[in-house]
Amino acid sequence: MEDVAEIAGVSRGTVSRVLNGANHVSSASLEAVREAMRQTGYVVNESARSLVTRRSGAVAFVLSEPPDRLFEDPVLGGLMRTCTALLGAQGRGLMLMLAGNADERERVLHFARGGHVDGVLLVSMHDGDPLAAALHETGVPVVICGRVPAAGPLMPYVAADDRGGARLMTQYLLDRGARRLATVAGPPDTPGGAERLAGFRDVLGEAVPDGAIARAESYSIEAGRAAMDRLLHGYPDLDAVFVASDLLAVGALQALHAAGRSVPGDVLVGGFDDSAIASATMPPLTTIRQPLAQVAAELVEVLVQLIAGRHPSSRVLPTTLVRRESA
Amino acid sequence: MEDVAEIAGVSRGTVSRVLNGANHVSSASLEAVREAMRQTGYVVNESARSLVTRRSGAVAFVLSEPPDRLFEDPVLGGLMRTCTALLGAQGRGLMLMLAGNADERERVLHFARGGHVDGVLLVSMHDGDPLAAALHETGVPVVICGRVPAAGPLMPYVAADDRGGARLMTQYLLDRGARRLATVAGPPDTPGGAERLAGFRDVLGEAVPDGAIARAESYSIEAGRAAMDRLLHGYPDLDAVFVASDLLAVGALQALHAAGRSVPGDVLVGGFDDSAIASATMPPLTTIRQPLAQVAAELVEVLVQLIAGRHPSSRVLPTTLVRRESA
DNA sequence: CCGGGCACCGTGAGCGCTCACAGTCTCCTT
DNA sequence: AAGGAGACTGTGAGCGCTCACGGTGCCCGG
Repeated sequence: MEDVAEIAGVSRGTVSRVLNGANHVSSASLEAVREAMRQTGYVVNESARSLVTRRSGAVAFVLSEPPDRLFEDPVLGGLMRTCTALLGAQGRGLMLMLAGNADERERVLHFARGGHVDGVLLVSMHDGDPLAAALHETGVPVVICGRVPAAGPLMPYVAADDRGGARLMTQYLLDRGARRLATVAGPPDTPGGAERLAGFRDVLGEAVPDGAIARAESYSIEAGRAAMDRLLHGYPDLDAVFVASDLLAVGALQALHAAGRSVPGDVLVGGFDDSAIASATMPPLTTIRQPLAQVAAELVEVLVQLIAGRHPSSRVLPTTLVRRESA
Repeated sequence: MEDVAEIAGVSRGTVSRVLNGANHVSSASLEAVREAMRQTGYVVNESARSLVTRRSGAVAFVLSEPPDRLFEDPVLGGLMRTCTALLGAQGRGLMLMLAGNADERERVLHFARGGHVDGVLLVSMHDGDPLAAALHETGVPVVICGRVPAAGPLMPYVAADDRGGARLMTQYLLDRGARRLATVAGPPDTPGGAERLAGFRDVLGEAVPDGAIARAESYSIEAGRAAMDRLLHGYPDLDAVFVASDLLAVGALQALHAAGRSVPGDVLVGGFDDSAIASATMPPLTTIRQPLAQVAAELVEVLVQLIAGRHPSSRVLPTTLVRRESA
């Protein structure tokens, strides 16, 4: 930097000024500095800068999930991708961190406290995530993607409208002529488990027989198959099923096929997520699309606002129905 | 840090020593420092440390891919996840960066030159990636995942044995009684396009009719369907098809189904990747598994060696056949 | 013609750490 | 008993930047 200053015939201070806002710099020396930087191939040392500004320019993307399920789900990948692109456009970096076990969680906390990151995007699918509260205590800006913990400090979150999407799908199945609806719900401590089931009930009210609700153990194909089998047992004359995720729906489709029920002839099947897998099934899955790109955009916007010291509000984004062939 | 030193009754130097290796520190003052750190809740300032050590502790994970295909493929997600975990265990962070367009590539280069990262994991699926050479010029350690560019400077790479896997599958189809084999190959500038086709030819030699090879335009379900349709036209009596990726195979399965051919009754279908989708298809896909966890492990090992100033060699890891129902 | 305001610029201090060096103290060897 | 080898410790310098401050010089109004 001193070299650049010398070549440009100015001082460190002026170089610093053009590096940042570049206000109060004459166009002559601005050009000179630019040229000198070009000549020398100068690049700022971010560490030195961070040391004094106490900002790192990086954001942590924390995946608070058990490792197995983690990337099965293309939804996460897409979210991460869009966040990276958006953050990158602002000159910010995205640091990927896992928080699947105590060690990893400790590392995340350490990172946040150490000021390595200016903020945290916490992708948490489970209620009452202990990391959320702990992170909040560090004082680092945090925005949660998914569901905000019911108890604990309130922090801004961004989520797709799970409940509304479930209502949409349930109503659609009704409109398509289904009369005996069932559902495969996700684990109860996840938004997919609680909210989507709630949406289903919103539409159907008390008219849901006991056997018409099956809980999947996890979000896997196998769990979907098992849950569907239980449904076929407990509610044999069902004519439509709303499945709380596409992955589960794949399993449900398999179980239905094995039981000799045709889709959508005998049974209508609706999924949720619109993941890549949805168009690959046979028949292709009618499902609910989460506005992933918009979730990502809101996520970074809220976080950036938080970092800037503002107090943005939480956001819930509308979901839409994608009609394919399974319903 | 000065505070910690004071409370512990030692000097900055000693605190620094316990922070790093902690050699040549008496157990008395070691304990005192530890206790003082606990009391004050001290955490090191990495920026200050990086400023003097010229190491950042972070590694860039660069995705040199057009954005659309990016996360369709769960393979990438798994790779990233494992790398993150492995790197994290060493106290290193993983910075995700995209390099899908010129702007993004420039950002990556800037990052590397600026010393923000100690090394780069470049996930490049295309030959002759300009980023590889440019990155190499910055002097930052780089290891490539996938295929090393044919021309250009040689840099270490880690890859799964595509060609061997293709041979494995082709031989397997032969062993299962197939006599008229065809293949859906990927785009020629990708390892999936070149190497896997080469493996297919290794086994079959010159005995492959013209109509038995179809090139998919990209790695999408649609492209797979289109390629399969061409095959059915150009080589109607085929009894087995080796498809260069699972995603393509999903499309092929659909085309076969539409043409009234049963799988595996009329036609055996073999995929490649063993991605999550492979067990979701109907019938479940017999495919080639890439040793993802091991690729990730080797990737970080090679990079860490490179960072330490060693000169590790490139690695090609064996693939295995996963037998399901499609063949 | 002079003084105040403004745009621009240079300078010093200091961010929090590490590293090399020099010092002290202990203990062992001869 | 003296000397040397270690083990341990304190100190100063300096990493490359930003920020606040105090200068210049210029223009304009009184």
